Amino acid sequence: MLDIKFIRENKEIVEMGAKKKHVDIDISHLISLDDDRLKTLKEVEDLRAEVNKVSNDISRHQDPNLKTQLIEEMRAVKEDIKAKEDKLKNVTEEWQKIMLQVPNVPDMSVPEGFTDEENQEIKAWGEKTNFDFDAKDHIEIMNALRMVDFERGTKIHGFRGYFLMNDGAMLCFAIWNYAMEFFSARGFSPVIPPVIVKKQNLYGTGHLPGDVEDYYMTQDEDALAGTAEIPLTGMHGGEILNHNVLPLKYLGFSPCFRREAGSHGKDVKGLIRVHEFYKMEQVVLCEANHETSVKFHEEINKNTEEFIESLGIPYRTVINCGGDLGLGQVKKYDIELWVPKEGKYREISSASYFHDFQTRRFGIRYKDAEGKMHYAHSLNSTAIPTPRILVSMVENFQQADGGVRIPEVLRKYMGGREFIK
RNA sequence: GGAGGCGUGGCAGAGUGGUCUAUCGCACUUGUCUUGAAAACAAGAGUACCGCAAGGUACCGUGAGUUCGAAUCUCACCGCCUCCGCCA
Repeated sequence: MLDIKFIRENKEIVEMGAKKKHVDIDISHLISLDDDRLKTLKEVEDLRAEVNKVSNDISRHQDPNLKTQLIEEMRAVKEDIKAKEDKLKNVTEEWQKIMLQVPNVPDMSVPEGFTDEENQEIKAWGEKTNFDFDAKDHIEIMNALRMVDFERGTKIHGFRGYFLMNDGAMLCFAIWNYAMEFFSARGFSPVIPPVIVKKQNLYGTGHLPGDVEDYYMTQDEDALAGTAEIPLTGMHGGEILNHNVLPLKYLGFSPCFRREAGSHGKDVKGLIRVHEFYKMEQVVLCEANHETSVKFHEEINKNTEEFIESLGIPYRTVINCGGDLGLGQVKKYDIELWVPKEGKYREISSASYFHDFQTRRFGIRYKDAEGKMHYAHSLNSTAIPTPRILVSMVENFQQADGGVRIPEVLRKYMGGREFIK
């Protein structure tokens, strides 16, 4: 959510931002609605002031005739207030609906573009893996090593179902343990959040009202979160923090549920696109300052880059174009890992910052050293998703004999082994 | 799931329809006094929105309602606590 004052004072900037994100929204209409809202608000408040004043007088007067007369007068004013309040309510509802749809303004450095095709590579690390044998894809490799069972997964869950088994399951535990150590060492507090969340939280992060189709809902109208970003950002909702607790850095670990509505034809096989997975997520709340946001944005993205480097998987980092940004995002980097059999990079991480877009919706504020109140800034970035990371891990590290070399840093969690065979 | 109780400002805790726009206390800020501190005394201090300002409006868990007037009455919901039941 943007500040309506900001929108009024920077109409062109907001309009250009929406255009860059390819979001169709009528800011002029919003502002004229706001004019109407303010005018009606003033009318209602003036009438209430009159009623309050006279009502106070009524209790003071002794003369019963005068009292009756004043009560009659106020009864008439009350009708007037009711009509104006109804109008105010309607205008405000319409106003709020549109306010929730106004996208945050992307940063100057965000490239133009409509889809992820137009994201721009800003960094590439590692040599794309070459094989002197017939390389297999992750499905073949993992099936042969009994690390995964898609057929039975489908029997239990349906489309996109999977069982991770044996070394497949163990590798996940290894990655989680290693990631926990890696990110804790960088000042992130581990958190296992609730994943069944009130819908309010999805409005807070900006996932709603847009992406209704992507969420599983319970019969109580709660949502299953698709990322720990949702409960972790909402965690301090409605709170006033002391500035000296900032920055708050959390490493969330949670299951993630995604309906993948509208992507039925995409990635129909394997572990790239599944309905449920696990993810470690970096979430940061920091002081309300653009430079600070940028600093942490670079930092959390670099954390994930260095994590991938420590595993030794070739990757590239892209800066996402305007059309590939979420409603609240100011700027986003994706990290994509090399998938040899597909001959392309696949996304495994997204790092974004939001300024106060999310914290304004959640009501996350802090008092600075002077006692002044501010909305905090929020950021988040994937730390590591499982099992998606396994796709590029087993494909890049596969051996001629069908085995898979275990990255050095994970071996101590895998019984000291060098290979999965 | 059943029964009962409770939600008031940073904390604690009064207030069951109007008696000045939430009492008193603790903590907080400033001042007086003091070499300094403590104590005492005095004053001040919440959040959001509207307004150039003066000022106004809203906020006693949330939302509706009754009333000229609601923290107070009515209804619904949410949360917490206690006991019982069930349960990893």
